[in-house]
Amino acid sequence: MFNKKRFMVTAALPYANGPIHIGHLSGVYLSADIFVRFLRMLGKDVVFVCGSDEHGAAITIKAKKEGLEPQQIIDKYHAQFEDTFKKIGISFDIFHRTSSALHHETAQDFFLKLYKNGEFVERETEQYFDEEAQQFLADRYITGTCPKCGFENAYGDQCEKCGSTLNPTDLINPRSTLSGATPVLKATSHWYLPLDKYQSWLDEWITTGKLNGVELHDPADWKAHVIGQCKSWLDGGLEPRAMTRDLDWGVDVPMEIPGAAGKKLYVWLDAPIGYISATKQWAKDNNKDWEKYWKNEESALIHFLGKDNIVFHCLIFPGILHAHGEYILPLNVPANQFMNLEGNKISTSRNWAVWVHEYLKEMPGREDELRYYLTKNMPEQKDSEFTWKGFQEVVNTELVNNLANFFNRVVVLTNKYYKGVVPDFDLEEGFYSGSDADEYTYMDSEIVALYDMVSDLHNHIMNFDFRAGLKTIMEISSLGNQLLQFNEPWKYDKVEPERVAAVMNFAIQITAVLAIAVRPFLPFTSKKMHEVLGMDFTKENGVLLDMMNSLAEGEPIIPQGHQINEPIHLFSRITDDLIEFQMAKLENSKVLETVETEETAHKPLKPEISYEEFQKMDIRTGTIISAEKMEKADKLLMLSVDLGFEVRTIVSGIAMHFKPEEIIGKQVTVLANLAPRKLRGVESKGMILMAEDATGKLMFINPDEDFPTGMTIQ
RNA sequence: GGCGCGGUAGCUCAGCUGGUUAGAGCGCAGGAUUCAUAAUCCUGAGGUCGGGAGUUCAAGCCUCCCCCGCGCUACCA
Repeated sequence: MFNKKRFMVTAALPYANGPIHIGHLSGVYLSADIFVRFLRMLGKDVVFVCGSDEHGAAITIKAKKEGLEPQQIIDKYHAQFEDTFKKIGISFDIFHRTSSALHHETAQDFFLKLYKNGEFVERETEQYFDEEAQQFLADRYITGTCPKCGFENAYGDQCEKCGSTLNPTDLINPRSTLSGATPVLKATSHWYLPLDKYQSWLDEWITTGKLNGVELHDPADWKAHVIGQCKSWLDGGLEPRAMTRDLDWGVDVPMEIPGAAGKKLYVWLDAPIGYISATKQWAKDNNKDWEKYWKNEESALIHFLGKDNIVFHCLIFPGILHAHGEYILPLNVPANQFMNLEGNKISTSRNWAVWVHEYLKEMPGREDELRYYLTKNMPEQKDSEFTWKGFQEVVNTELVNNLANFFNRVVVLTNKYYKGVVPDFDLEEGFYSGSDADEYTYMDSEIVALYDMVSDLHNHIMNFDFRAGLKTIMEISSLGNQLLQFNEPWKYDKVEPERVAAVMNFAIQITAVLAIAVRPFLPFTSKKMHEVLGMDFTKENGVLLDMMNSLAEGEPIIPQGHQINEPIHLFSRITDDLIEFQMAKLENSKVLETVETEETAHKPLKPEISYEEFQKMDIRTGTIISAEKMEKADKLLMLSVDLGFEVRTIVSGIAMHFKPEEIIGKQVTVLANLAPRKLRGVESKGMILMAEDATGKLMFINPDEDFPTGMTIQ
């Protein structure tokens, strides 16, 4: 599969409304960066693109909240992204942005082509419309009460309190954020991509790797959870997806299309085409041909992203690319899962995160330490965990004690015994192998053994198994420590100088191999190692390939007679106070969060209503006479409630809070004249009134003494 | 409720198409060593592989049921 001529590598575009955190890094950008650096070091032709995703309602809302223009928001985050990625060593060939003219043009051309191909289905739907502001409302512009948790300021697409995904029509008491008015449903038409029509070829492509019988990739190379999630969607049947929206901040639907006025491209067509426009810009800047990378079968397209983006990149975007007709499909989509932080999910809105730009300031010069720990704990197959204690321990034991220590030992001894000159030695001179204290061995066979380890490393990376690759590197470093330990140069340097020269020469070769092999993972450290060893760091292209070729021939990496420099410490120990500072900072964000929930606990009053409107409600006391769990519904209980004059069936969403048996006989308050509604096939007549506290806990509202059922409440 | 991915030593995780006494790193205990940032090296203790049943000469790996975590999805007044 890696016989491809060139590689097109993308990393998911970060959304320009918040900073980058460690989850983004370990999930997307680090794996992509390591992979790309490896390809370059193998001499491959590769382009690595990314950019800011700068459109959508969330950005305009944030701008409004902060009293800024959307442009100011995206400029701020775009600059911050560039800075953060650069400082942590993510080596994009270009970091572009979707607000650029080139992107708008590219996305519009793409849309137009699909339109002309007749791929779209135009559909009319009912969307919320603000009559005062005279415009359709994006999901984010509608707030209302969350039907799941009762939070009053949920957005039309998501409730930020309970995290559930919503439709605007799910909201109770919807309000327009623009004018505060209650929006009305109004017909609007949009262009849909008929994924249902692509179902059969997408299914074949995902499950067999073949398109029209031609094998494009081997599904065995794809991660299980990626294929699993795609199959889950395919089995459920794909549905047409809207490619446009009534937005005001985004790429215009091309004017030549009738009905385009006021419509923008939706994120499905906007963001991923950002990969293409980024490549175009890169080609322009570097005098290259972008189309070779996207439209040629000898190119491999690889998408790096988090698991939230799997379906998008494995079904929708391929659907778009294929519908266009000229583009290749991704060869692999090595999506990662999520990284948790100290036992909890990382959450931007709850400020439960380690922000990379803050880390860079608070832990200056420790970029590679973060890269190392995030790679070691990369959520490759399942969710993983970041803890500050773990970070400290791993840095101190593996980077300081193992890698930096070995490097230091070799450099110090070389300076001490040979004034920093790589010693000459007799190839016939044997020594104890680093892999086995009892095995007497020789330089050439040890070099080949080293080649095998580097070869393992190479294979792991090509399988997107970065954790295993990193582990292999540490094994090489351990091998170095063992080599010194078994041969004890400090003991024999006067007694058996010939043997010590052979050992030290080989130890220096190991440091050289490490200096190169570590480069994709720890670029800053690699540079330091190159400098101390007097190796040239400027060239990246092909250096790993060259090294592997030398090793395979049994040849050393650094020739005898080469002068190395004075030792430096590659890493320093992370002290307890640094960790305590970070832990305390996290604890503080927890406190801040509870303060915020308390504030939001004072929910804003709903709009005033008239006495007549109140009078319309018929509220009665009642008694629950039976209760049972609804089949196939987690949250619903089916209740029989005695209202005195009749017994009603009421379905209530309280199953998460109460067990059926414990509420039988309970007195309750019922809104009795609510229009009936069918829930999971059962008609519910009325609603049980509940009180809710700030934590979402529910409590029945009932008379404080026994009171006859069926009494009215006014 | 449905679907997907996971549940392996105290912690973080490996275990290929089922095959001998289930592995690594950290931590822990004992020992060796001093070139090195009290680093290194060796040895050892520690697991009914989420629970139960089944298929098989043989199961951590296959089948079925159940429990737990994460995600998607349904229900949500």
